[in-house]
Amino acid sequence: MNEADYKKVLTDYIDKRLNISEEEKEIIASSYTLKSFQKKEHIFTQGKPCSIETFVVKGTLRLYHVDNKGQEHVLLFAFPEWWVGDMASFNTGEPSSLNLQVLEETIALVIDPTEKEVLLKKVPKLERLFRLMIQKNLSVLQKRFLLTISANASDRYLELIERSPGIEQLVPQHQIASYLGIHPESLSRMKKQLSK
Amino acid sequence: MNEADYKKVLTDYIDKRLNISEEEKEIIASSYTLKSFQKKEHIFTQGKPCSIETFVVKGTLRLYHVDNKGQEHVLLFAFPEWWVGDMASFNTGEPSSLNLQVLEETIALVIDPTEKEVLLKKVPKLERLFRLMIQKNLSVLQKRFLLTISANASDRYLELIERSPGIEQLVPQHQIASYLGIHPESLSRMKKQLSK
DNA sequence: GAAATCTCTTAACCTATGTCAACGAGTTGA
DNA sequence: TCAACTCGTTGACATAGGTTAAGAGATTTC
Repeated sequence: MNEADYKKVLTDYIDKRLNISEEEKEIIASSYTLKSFQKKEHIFTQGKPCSIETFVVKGTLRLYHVDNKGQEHVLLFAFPEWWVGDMASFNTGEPSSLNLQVLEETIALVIDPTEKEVLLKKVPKLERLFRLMIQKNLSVLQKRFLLTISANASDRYLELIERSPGIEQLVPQHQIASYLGIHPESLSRMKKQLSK
Repeated sequence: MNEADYKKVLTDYIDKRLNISEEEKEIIASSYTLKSFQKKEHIFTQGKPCSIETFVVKGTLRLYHVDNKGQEHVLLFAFPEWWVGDMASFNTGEPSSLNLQVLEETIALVIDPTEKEVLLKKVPKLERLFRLMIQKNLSVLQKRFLLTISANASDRYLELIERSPGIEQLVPQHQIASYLGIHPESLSRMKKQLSK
């Protein structure tokens, strides 16, 4: 696949949701920059403003936070056709509290706040797409939050593998533990219990 | 205070953020309906679509979820000048997973999805206000989520009373426990520990 | 103003998960 | 190819918070 092919993934994705003209597709394609990232690489890190919004074309990423005890907490794993970033930081310029790291070699289309503003002026109907995207993010996070406070770790684990079958092949187990909010030893013990 | 006074609270709120004309103020004021709600009353409940978006003028509310074990979890307390609703349900019509209940007699301005669409057509610059509102909600929830999974109950309690001093006078303690994600007995015990 | 309900506290005991330490099987890198 | 990591597992013990039960003030309701 070449650059045009990768950008077509994005324009197809948008076309499916908004119905855009060929001309708009070209504007969109030229507004995003194609980047590839190596395993373990950080695309942005906490403490600095996040000036990148990412559309994943290929690969696996994790978005995580390091708390003041040094403990990591995975907020989400990202796969192809996902948008990832730190919206708060991207929009306000304030320091991010998140890190975006590559788990499997990744190809993504990225944009910075200035370019995005220009793009939105040129193709205003994208406003709607991004509004829906934020809304989706909010309702996913809300569901996740409610599940986290109302279910125990093994129910959360079962929910995860039901919702994302195959995740255990894509992501190491200690990252899954971190996503669930427990320690690797606890997940290991829990799986042993469940297998009985 | 009469109806016009209450609506002025809303138009002043918006004017502070967007700079709107007198004419726009009138359109906004006439798009919202003034309602008053009694203590304990539910403004919307889970299981049914939430067709109300609320701007609180006076009073205190709690937004909560009941999980499948029957346990209640407070998502937030709302005070004057807050927007409350279930955005996902309001926008898609799908059943809400939240309940909005009055803790102290409340006066609020409400709007339904159809009226809101009309309002946004008439005053498109409100799009931006609502976008910012969602973004704010998302980043608040993200912060809350990260705190919930990285800090223990007493740190979360201390964070809450620092962020919302006086909340203990406005909201009964068992509701605060529910907000913190623990049981009332645990909060009681914890406060005893802290006071040493 | 008596009864019913709500709110908070305390205590004893229970359980899920954290913490620490050790081990073996891969995997990676020089 | 050897050394160094990384990853998952196990076991012993620690602890935060859940559970249950009881009681004492407040507050609401009739």
